[in-house]
Amino acid sequence: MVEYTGQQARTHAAIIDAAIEALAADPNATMGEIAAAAGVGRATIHRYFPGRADLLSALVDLALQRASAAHERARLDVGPAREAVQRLCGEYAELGTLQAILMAGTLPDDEIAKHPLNDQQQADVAAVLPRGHADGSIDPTLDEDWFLGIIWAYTTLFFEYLTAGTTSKHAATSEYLRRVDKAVRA
Amino acid sequence: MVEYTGQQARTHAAIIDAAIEALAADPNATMGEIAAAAGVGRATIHRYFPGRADLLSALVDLALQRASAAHERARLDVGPAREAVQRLCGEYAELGTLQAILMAGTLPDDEIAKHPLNDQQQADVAAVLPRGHADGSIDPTLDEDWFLGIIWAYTTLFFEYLTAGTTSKHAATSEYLRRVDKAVRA
DNA sequence: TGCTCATGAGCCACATCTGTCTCATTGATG
DNA sequence: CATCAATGAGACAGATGTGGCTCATGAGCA
Repeated sequence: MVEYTGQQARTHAAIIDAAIEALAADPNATMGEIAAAAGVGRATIHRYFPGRADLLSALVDLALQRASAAHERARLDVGPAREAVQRLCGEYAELGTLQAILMAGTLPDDEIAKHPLNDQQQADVAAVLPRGHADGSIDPTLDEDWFLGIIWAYTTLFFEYLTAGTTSKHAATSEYLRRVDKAVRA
Repeated sequence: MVEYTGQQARTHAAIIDAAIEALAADPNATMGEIAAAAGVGRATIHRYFPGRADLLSALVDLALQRASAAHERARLDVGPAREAVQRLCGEYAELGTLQAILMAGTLPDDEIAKHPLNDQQQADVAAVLPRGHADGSIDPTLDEDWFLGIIWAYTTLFFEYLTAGTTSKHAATSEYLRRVDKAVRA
């Protein structure tokens, strides 16, 4: 990972931010559109990201870092599983548009799987399930696929409603947490 | 709507079927790929559907027809709302790949909204919610957005797991119905 | 058998997006 | 003030997808 300073760091950040915005509005946004959104020339984008794939890859890396930090803050391996799920979703709710884009899975790119987590991160979340079965706090009829699928589906819904913007973030978050809890609790 | 007979009807159907398959595998499948999947020349597709938009539009129309039929069979306005939801999802489970594509919302097309229902159909489903609140069978804290969102999110999950193909359709369907019921019941 | 129509294959023009390059400008730094 | 790195604008070639067109072929029907 190359680090930038001063002017270049600002340009780099502007491109990343604009890419997130532009791709949220249109998953097929072109390099030109992203450049315009960033207020830079198209050539400049290619200076920082040789190809479109490099830009997308950088976004994925960033999202993985943020997800990783969220998982750490959620301390998934502590306490009753049901509460761990609530902490996890609470952290997800604090993540931004980037995670929403990747969770929606609409980006046309081979390397981007449907879920914006790497294998290790997914395993960390999945590990909560058996603990929840053992401590009796999670629905015993829930298997791993549905468990993960439900968490991501509700999170995607949350981001959609947040974007629609008819309710406050706080209200949407608490409703989101309530829905997830109802779906996964024993 | 133009009707075809004999050879042309068969070609038309082959194109529709192939488009569904191809777009399920890759939402950005080109006309050429769809033609190859249908076993016809690319020029032939343009004879039936002047442009790509016309083909997509035809798929949307077909999906709306099927959804309409499913809604009729589900008799949404009969009996307790909770049971109506179960009948509705049971019918959704019988729909095919086409509905799964549209529900996933990955098709890059302006005219295709996120939900594969027209306004009337969406209103029909939404109308179940207040009845469920009145008869006490549906979660009273559930608002319309979450109600619709949950039904579609679980249906999308169902189609995903069906496509993944690790379980029988019957098992996946009953699990799907159970999950939806848990999410929406009072 | 002979005819007709739908088709497949090929070609073309056009549009869009990508990636590379050059060059003049600008603004920060010394 | 002088220098230099970063930038914006633009031109360019290549790739890809679309839509229109022609024409020979072949399957189905009279």
